[in-house]
Amino acid sequence: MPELPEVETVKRGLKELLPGLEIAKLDFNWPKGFPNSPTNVKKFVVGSKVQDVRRRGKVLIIDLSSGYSLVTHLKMTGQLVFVGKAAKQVMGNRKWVMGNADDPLVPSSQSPAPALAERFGAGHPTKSLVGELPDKSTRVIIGFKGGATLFFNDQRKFGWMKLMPTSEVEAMEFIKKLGPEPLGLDFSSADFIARLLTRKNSNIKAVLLDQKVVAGVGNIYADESLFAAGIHPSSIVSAIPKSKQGQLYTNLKMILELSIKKGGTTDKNYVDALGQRGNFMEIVKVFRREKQPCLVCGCEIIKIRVAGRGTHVCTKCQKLYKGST
DNA sequence: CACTTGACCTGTCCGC
DNA sequence: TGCGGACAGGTCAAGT
Repeated sequence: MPELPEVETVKRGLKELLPGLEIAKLDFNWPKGFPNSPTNVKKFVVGSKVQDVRRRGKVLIIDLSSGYSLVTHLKMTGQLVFVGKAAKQVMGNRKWVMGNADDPLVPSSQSPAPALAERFGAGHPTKSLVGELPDKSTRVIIGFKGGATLFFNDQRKFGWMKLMPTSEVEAMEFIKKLGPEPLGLDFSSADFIARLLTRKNSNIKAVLLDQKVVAGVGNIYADESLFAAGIHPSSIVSAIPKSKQGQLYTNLKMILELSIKKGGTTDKNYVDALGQRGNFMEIVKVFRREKQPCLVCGCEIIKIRVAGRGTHVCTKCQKLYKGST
């Protein structure tokens, strides 16, 4: 489920690979793939060069020399995978962060983290998730001069890719209403708390998932940051002490940054720009760990439903704030 | 108006 | 073995 760290990881990969490449070919057999686009999509894509790759919230933006941009949301199962000679070179330079030596929430004596199969059972994918492309989930194919190719795959067809003038991207309805970037340098604890309080009667998990409050947080990082801050996801915002809200701000940022270092979280589908898995799943504390012991207190992690989402919680480590303070 | 829930979509898993 | 149904979750529309 691509959230901020996953989209950021894809962005960093594509930013190493795409700028300067000229688009020679564009194929898509998926009308939904280009809603609200100029009729003649290819006219503004084929023949132009990639100038930049950016991210805003969970949205990835590829700027072209034609003055147009490809704006993509991966939603649940979307992938942007680059195949070409440059991929091997970039992969060779890459040093993945493994183990949990830099994870402040797990004692270093526990390093390295247990293998995925050990923690999540034999059914968990351990091999590369991308085979020969295109496959049946491929929606858009962008061919570059020189032979490299970018594939937009989306098994569940929730994602989208739009073409629009670069100058109009920021004004786009979807982007305009996004809250601030949680890792932005000017995003303060006071900002965060003020924005939480715009939904003071909601449960904290629903508010973290609200893209208007903070951009980029999804189910994984909502659960993980609430665990780290010791707040039960069903807690009502107005009942959570200020100091705890401040702790959530700190933990949320820390976890997002750590996950980016790990290349994001691969639970089922997510892969980076080179088709590789992310490693954050190895160090999650609660997400998908229902019925397993809490790594801090040993109690069983339970799975409940909060804000209509599967929610993982340690009821001993995470306090439920319901009354008014 | 504030907030919650259901629909969208398909692959996977579970129970019968 | 096969099949039906529940489930996964980001976002928006519809509902309370």
